[in-house]
Amino acid sequence: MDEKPYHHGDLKRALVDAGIALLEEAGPQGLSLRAIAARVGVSHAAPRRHFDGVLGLKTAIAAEGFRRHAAFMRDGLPAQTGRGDRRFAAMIGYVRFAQAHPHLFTLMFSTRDADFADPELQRAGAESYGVLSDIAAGLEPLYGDAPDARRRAETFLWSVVHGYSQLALTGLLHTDAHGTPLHRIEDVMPPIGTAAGDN
Amino acid sequence: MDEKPYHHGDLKRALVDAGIALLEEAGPQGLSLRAIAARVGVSHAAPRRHFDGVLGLKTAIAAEGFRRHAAFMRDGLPAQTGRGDRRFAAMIGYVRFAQAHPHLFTLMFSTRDADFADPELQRAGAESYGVLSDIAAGLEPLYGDAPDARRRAETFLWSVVHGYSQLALTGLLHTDAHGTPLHRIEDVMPPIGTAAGDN
DNA sequence: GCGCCTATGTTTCCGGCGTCAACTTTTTTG
DNA sequence: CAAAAAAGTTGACGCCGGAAACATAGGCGC
Repeated sequence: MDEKPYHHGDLKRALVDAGIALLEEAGPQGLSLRAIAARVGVSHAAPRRHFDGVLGLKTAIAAEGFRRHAAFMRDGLPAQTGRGDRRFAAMIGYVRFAQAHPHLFTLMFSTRDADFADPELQRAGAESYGVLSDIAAGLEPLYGDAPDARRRAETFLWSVVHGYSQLALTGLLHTDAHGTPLHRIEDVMPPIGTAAGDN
Repeated sequence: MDEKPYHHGDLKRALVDAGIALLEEAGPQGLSLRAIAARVGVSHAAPRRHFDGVLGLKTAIAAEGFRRHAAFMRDGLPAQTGRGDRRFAAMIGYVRFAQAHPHLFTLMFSTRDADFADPELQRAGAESYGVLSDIAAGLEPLYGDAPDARRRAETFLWSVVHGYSQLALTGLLHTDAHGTPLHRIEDVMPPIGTAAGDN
């Protein structure tokens, strides 16, 4: 009992969890405030005591998504050794999360569903960004003496991996008969940073 | 009068145009079937004669978006000369379009709003993809003798430019006080394909 | 030029949605 | 143990997308 709500026990967390479950089952169309409340067994007006409208609830869902996203990438890392390997591992983790939880991933980056000014969401997002930032360090030399080389490397890496993920989710990449992209992210990354002596 | 509908004149096109205008004015939340119909001065049930529900109408809007997107990139091209220059010009065009029409751009890649199985949308999307494909040709040698080198280059380039655009729109990149990204797309692209003898 | 036919648009109704105000129940607190 | 505050319920509102029934207006056969 971290927090101690009076009636339900922990309605706030229950609503977020139910929201994520409902999102994966029914997709974004099925994710209504009323449906989430019903799944928890509570009236449709109850969430208002804990969240600022449906936007607040979805924002909390997005934040939880970023936490899981960061954990997902981190868990895929340690088995790998070389620096280039680590980089690929985290990138692959980013893409895999998107493919495993397409609706959640989409929600996490939707300004329509989430309020990116929310402090909790920003904290969770930063947690996720931190993992990418770490592995972007190896790309820094690519930018030579340019100012903000590290940040440029981060932005580049994030752009590739995020763009690939979204295009894959939308089904816009070349795919096989099952809808699986023909080329994985590691097949598509040109040999940079890894070619000229990396690890 | 290309087509000659009976009452309105060309309700189909009028609805799409009104939808885009409304989208830019009121954002995705304001883009309802009823609001679009009202703007054209028609009842909310009229669009159903021309589109398969609100999804069909939004799909048509997305298709028109892709056509404008392709034209936007093409128009930015001819002034440039070198091959690396051409590449940057198209990439910058991609990003600029997203920044100039954020809601339309978002809609164009939203599986929630658009039906990507729609033939018209696929045709329009292919038009847009063609521009990127052209300029990706220069990156092909990066992939050596790998199979599908051309497609890998296309996927890579599209991923970067699309990821950057979306992250910029969402406001997740490092920005100045006005919300403008600190690093432009051409600042974050690492020196590949252009460094070792390009044009 | 008249009568049908079909394309186009309207009206009306339905259920679901998010929000709000008023009310009830439960827990805390002094 | 009583007052207050927190948590949840009920019922209403307006907007939404969809469907069915109806109205209108051009096209076409004759």
